[in-house]
Amino acid sequence: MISERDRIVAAARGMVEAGGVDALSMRKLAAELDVAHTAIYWHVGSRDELIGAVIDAFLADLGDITPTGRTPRARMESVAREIRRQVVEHRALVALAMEQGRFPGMWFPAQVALAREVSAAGLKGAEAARAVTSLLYLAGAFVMLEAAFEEHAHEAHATVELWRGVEDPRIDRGLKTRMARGFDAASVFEDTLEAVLDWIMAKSEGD
Amino acid sequence: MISERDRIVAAARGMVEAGGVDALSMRKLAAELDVAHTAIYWHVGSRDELIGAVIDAFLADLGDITPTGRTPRARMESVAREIRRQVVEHRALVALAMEQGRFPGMWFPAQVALAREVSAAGLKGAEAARAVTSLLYLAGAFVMLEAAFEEHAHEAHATVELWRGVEDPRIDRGLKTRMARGFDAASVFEDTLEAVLDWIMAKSEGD
DNA sequence: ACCTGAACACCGTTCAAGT
DNA sequence: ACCTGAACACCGTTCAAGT
Repeated sequence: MISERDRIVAAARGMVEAGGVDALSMRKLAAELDVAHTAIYWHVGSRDELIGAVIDAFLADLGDITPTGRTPRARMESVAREIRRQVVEHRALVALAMEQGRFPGMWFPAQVALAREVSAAGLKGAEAARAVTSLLYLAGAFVMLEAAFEEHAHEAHATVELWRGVEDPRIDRGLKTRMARGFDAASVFEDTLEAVLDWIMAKSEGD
Repeated sequence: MISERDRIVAAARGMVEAGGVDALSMRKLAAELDVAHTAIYWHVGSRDELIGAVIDAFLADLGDITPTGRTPRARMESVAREIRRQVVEHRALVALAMEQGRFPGMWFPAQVALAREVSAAGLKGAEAARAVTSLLYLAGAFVMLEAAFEEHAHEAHATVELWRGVEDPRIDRGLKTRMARGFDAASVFEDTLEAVLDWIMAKSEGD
């Protein structure tokens, strides 16, 4: 049975997904649901509570992370990619959850999934914990940065423009022309992920 | 000569630094400056324009990045650390600049500084560009994630709580107890930075 | 139990009127 | 050239009054 509260939360979530939290107005929400704007308060208490409920619904929907691949390295990689994929798909909601400090619900399942694969790779104790947190931060952090980039893709070309004007003998010319061509976030993620996985595997072999 | 406009921008910047953009209200700002709230519009046009001016002032204040250390690796490391330091010191303003898509002003000087050191390390062309962007993303992304964490430090303990309840034979026990103790962002940054630098140096030696 | 309408305290912005 | 005050269209929230 879907309650009126559920309908309100679903509509609010739609507004957040479409335009970020700032687009969530109690009055517009009420208009969309064809009720007086004050009616909403009977169901959700306040705008902050409503935002909390939207995040709850989102976190509940977040699927489990199931690693794929045969080697521990491939499986760690798949978990990191899966985290990234989930987060990319729900940028607005993830940004909101982060803003609101909802880290446990957001990241704990991913942490556990990573912990299993890192254990399988043979890492233990503090070293294993550092591997887990590095991978977690990597996936989470890159996505937040990317979200900011994508929302302002039109301004990326300004950086490219600036690079065109650089004349510095200490900078490799090939590097300069590359920077002046721009780059895509996904491949930067892949590179950094490879680097961190190399580092982790080196540790696991060192034991 | 400091104009009335400068005074307004400075006061607005103070409000943003203290409480984020949401804390910047034209009416409160006017009250602080002891003028009618409508007077501000003569000098800055609109709230959005004012926010733009606040970011401009911040970016102009951002110091140059001067690498330290003798080996290329140490110098790249120092640049990454310096980016992080600058950003950590001005979390609210950096977050605002990112939100507004002001990437060029925010990151271009850092990119150039990194490009010099990566060139000095012997990397060239596309490979060098990937090294620069990895380091840049790393510093920028981690800081944004950290900013979110720090603002909600009280809730970090909830994750720690969750770890305590985990009973999974596939997860190393030492890893589990480590995760249940929490971790600090700075050392995660250091770890990941080492990993990326290892990866870069391996490439530079491969040539 | 659920909804409405009036009311209050906030916003950003415009504009005629003052000096 | 610079400031004020009234006015408008938006907010979130409370609460008495209705069914």
